[in-house]
Amino acid sequence: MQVPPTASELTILQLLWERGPLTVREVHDALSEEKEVVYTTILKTMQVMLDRGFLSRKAKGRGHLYAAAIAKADTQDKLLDTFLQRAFGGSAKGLVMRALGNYRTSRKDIEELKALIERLENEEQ
Amino acid sequence: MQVPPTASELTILQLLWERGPLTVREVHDALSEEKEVVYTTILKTMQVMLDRGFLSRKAKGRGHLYAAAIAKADTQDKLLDTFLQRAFGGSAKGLVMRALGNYRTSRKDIEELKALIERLENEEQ
DNA sequence: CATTAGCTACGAAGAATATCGTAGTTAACC
DNA sequence: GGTTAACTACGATATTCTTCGTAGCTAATG
Repeated sequence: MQVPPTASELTILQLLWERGPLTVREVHDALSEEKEVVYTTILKTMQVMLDRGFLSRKAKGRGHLYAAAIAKADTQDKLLDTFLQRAFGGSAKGLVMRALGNYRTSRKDIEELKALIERLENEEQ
Repeated sequence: MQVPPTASELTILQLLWERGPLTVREVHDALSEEKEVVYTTILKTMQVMLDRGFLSRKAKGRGHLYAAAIAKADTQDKLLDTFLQRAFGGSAKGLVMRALGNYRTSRKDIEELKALIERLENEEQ
């Protein structure tokens, strides 16, 4: 993943990470609900992604079944790193504070957060 | 800020947000320390940014003094929103957990975080 | 007052993305 | 077995961003 996936590649990856291997047709249909896209646009993008090593595929019927070939966590880490630098000048705290401040956080999520912070406090010397 | 600043525009904005109004020359010199860039590249970018409303300027000597015309917080919010959608499928919690897990967090930052979480807990009904 | 240094304006080449259209292949269907 | 439907491969256009080069103006210099 020398160069990370682009925006449109990510929308496809998100789908594959969530639903598992899919055909081009299935990806197209799913993404078309949000925004109209021509079938071959998706096809082409997925072919490029295959070439870049972001996807893998195996024959299925007349076509192929595509799967994500890069891990969600790794990809997100890489993207986060770039974004953090670009938009927050590298301040992870800045980003976290803003994210928490701007989005509704459920009680359950808050509990998880507290647990994580607890762990961080203990790890630290 | 209908369309948010691009990556290279952001490096300029970061600088202006941090150091206040600067001339093209000053921006060029500062950014050149990181990576060699031709003067007119910076100039052109800043002219485009002026046109897009990201910067303002006033005469200064023979040239101009440029200032950020969009607020840092607003810009970051907008970028965060897009990024969150794009890379984390909209899960603020996912992003926060990962950011905290991946970057060194100082004791002081942890305290601030705990305070914020405290506040969130109380606000919530 | 001619030369030079510092700026600006602006067009344009380059590179990366995104999006389509066409052509060709194969399997299913009358 | 000819026609249609579902795919793939691939070239090509469009769009954005990025980065430079050239030309022209003005003030400072010697």
